[in-house]
Amino acid sequence: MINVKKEGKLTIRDIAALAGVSAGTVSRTMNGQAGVGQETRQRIQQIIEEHRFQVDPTARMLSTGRSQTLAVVFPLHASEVVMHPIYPALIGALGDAAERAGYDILLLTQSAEKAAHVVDTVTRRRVDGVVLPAAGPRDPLIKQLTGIGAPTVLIGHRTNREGVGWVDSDHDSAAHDLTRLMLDTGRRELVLLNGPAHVSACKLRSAGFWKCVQAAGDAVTSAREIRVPFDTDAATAEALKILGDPSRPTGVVCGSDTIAAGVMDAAHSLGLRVPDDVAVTGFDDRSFAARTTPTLTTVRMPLDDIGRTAAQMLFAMISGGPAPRKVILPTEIILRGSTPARED
Amino acid sequence: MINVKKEGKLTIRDIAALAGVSAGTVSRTMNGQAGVGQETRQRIQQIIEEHRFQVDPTARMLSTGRSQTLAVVFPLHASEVVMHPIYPALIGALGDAAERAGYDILLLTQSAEKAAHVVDTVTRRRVDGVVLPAAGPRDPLIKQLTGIGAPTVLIGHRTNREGVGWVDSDHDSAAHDLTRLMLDTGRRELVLLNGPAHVSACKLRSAGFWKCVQAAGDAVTSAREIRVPFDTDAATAEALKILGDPSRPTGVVCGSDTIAAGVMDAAHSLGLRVPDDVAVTGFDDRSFAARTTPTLTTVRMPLDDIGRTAAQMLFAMISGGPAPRKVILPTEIILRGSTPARED
DNA sequence: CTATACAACGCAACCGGTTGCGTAAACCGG
DNA sequence: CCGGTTTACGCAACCGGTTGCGTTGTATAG
Repeated sequence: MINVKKEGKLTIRDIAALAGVSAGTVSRTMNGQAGVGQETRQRIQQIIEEHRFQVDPTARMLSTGRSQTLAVVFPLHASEVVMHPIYPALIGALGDAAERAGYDILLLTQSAEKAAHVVDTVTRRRVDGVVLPAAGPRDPLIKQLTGIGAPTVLIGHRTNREGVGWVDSDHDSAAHDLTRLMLDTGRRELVLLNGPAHVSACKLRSAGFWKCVQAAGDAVTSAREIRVPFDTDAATAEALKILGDPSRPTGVVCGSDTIAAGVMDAAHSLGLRVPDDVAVTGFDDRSFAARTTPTLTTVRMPLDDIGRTAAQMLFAMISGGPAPRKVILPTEIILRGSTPARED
Repeated sequence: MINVKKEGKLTIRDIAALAGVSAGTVSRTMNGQAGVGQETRQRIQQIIEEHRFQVDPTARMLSTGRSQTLAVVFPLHASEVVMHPIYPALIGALGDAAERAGYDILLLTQSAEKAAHVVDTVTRRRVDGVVLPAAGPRDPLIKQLTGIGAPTVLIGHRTNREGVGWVDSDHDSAAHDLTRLMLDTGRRELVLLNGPAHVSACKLRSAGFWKCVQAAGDAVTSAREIRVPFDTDAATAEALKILGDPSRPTGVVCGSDTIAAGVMDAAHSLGLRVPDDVAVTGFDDRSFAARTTPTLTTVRMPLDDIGRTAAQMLFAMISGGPAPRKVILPTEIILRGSTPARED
């Protein structure tokens, strides 16, 4: 019969015994606390190293109350939000940063509008910090989380609420630069076909667009902004009206790739050429942006940076240290076929 | 209302005191164990209900060794795998199912090829079960996880390895049905432009394709299979050769939407009409599939079902109960413009 | 050469449930 | 009415670290 040796996990007391000290001393050593002699400390660390000893996070959690865990909340309702393909990259970067810092990340699903389960789990699991990658700035969950003292950071939304940090892309500058691109390539009749007004990113994009238009002065003949849902069909319908008009724009800056796709559909069905008759830009660099006809000039979000920054912000908040609580990260314009080449 | 001593969390001993019993009895009551009188049990449950008492999972974990936690592993290398947009939906369904069963899910990122950190975290955190949504059937991580006795299920890959379950889509039938669709709409010269041979899904799709061709007998004039990477440009190059030949196929079944996109590009540049001159189908129903010209007929995976099934399979494995360990779920064909309408 | 201050470390009581074991009371057939 | 079970429950020892406090031993001041 095969002798199955129960490899008993070593406990802190085993290490203590090997080192000829008490468990408390080992604990202090591992946590870098004072009260341990120099050579004793070295001997203990040596033994820990040799035996590959690792603290049991559960036991530690029970006595300290800290879990070395971050949570990220997935809203299951609003599936159109979650299905947005930015999430895998975002979460990957977040997880990577967390791992490096010795944290694990808990994936919470927020079903329906119920924040209760999330708050509940955060307290029960003693989660150290929470990332909300898909919550609006007015989401009641935020209040509840700060209410229980959980460090919280929003992604993609900005807020002035006390005690909550956020990291967002620079929508403002991105929209500004796209508009500038239109002007630089000779487009003087502009339309911003933006997403819904209640989406904060859209407000910022609006601001960037108008800032550029104002600064351009006579270089722009006409400019206006229209709101549509983030829906290709709705965008097509609206674009048919806009582009069917004799005073049609020669450049359309869109609030998302899905809207831009709708505009290009409309242009095609009206017999207009893109970008010759009308230039089009999107937002997000969705996968289909490289596959439209023509390919779509758009804006790519710095997802890796966002994830990493969110994690670091949380660590700072947890340790109470000073650190920026509001971060805006630069975006990248992806030049493709839906805009004319810039004249250099 | 009864005055609770320390404002804050009640412990099991507080409940015991209120009920006039010992902590052990409360514990037995909560876990449905025998050894508690009928009326005592009711009284205790009543009090638990009243005070909204909830067990501390950390403490329970420490003494039982079980964590009520599932882990899902994200490989960070092979970003093209993780970036595949099926993940958000998959993970959403998984999380939802886990939540309903009172489990939480831990998100592990597997950096580089290092399985060590994953195994490490699984043991340290006492994870009850692991989902591998992006691991090949030969991934060494599988061996290591089963080695430490962690219930493991694969998603999207099949294996005969002892002690590991899997759930996959019915690629075989899907490919068969697409091929059947080609034949039913009068396409007799077929090509399967499949993905790499080492991808198990591609093997299954190959099998389905050939099964249909064999069964069709004289209904098919020619049929062949070609392998390309999951890359639109590579697919375009290959498709230019295939479609440029005088004996070009009238139907091309593709191993992915990205490949199909490449084929349609090639067709357009050769002046061939889709689907009139050549019908094309994809796989996955990526977001851009609804936005190609023409829109792409493709196959949608049952992501919700897959997630839910994986969770349930893990629960069964954890409790040691009997349950199917190998599940194949049916897919759905999304009919769009790249194939002719079926003659009914 | 004492008195005082510290540094180094052991002890034991936590953290909040779980569980084996012991015991008193209730129940049973004879 | 009695011995033998069964049932209901309390007790206390865990699970594996952490930490306040008390006790040494030694360095420094007076």
